[in-house]
Amino acid sequence: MAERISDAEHAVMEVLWRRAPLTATEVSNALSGDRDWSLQTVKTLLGRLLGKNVIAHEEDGRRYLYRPLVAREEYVAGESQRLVDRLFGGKVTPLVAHLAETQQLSDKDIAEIEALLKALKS
Amino acid sequence: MAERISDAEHAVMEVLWRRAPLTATEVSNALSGDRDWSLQTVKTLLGRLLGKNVIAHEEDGRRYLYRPLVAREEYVAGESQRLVDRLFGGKVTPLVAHLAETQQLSDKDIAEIEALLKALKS
DNA sequence: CCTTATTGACTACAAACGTAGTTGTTGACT
DNA sequence: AGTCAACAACTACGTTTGTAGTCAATAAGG
Repeated sequence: MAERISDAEHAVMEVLWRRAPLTATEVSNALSGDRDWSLQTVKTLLGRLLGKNVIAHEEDGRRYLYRPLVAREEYVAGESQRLVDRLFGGKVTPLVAHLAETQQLSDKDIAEIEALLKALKS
Repeated sequence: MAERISDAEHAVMEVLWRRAPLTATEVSNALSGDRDWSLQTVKTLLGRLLGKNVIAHEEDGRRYLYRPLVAREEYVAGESQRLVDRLFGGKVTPLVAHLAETQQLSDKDIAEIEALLKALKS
């Protein structure tokens, strides 16, 4: 399991996570603006996502309705974990340290994070 | 600029970031254990990294010594930014929130991060 | 009914990637 | 001098990815 989702495929997933089920044409329309893909391209990507078992389709007359099989949360967690593992030795703290240093965090951001952490403390 | 570094290539970069300059054979040896690649494979990867201008080589008699041209810090920053952009709408706070929720942070971790944040507050 | 637009199925094709093998040269050892 | 080992250069090849095109069936509209 845990089929890898490519970059282009990810853009399609984002659409389906926002709203589903959708037809291929609807997905294509939702994407126009961001990416400039032909309908055929979107269909190819949907087919590949089907093959990877991360979406499913059900028949609706003569077209298909596509819906995600994996939750966005799950994907986000996986990708985040990958980054942490590959670049920060699996430790979250160094990543947060890195982010804190390189991003310009407003005082409000900092306060927000501090509140989050406080809530976690047992 | 900003040539994309593939997964396999990244493993090679990690070796060179740890210690450089190194010969192809030395890189290969440093990798054995993690990845099970033939020397030829490592050489191919070094060649591709050269093509992408992220490493350089200088002659040393009849072999080459390879060294990184981009700093690890730079790469880490780029990859982290990519993640934040793709999955968290470019905002760091939601990423930190996600990490805080999904990872089991010890009280010590939390304290560490809090200290970091405090130091940032203007 | 016949034409057209829509849609799924299948095919295409170049670039990037993972993973090497082969060849030619040369330094070292016998 | 002859053989072998090490190294760079070049070639190879299946897979994944990005980006479509073509074909056949069918629903819809005149």
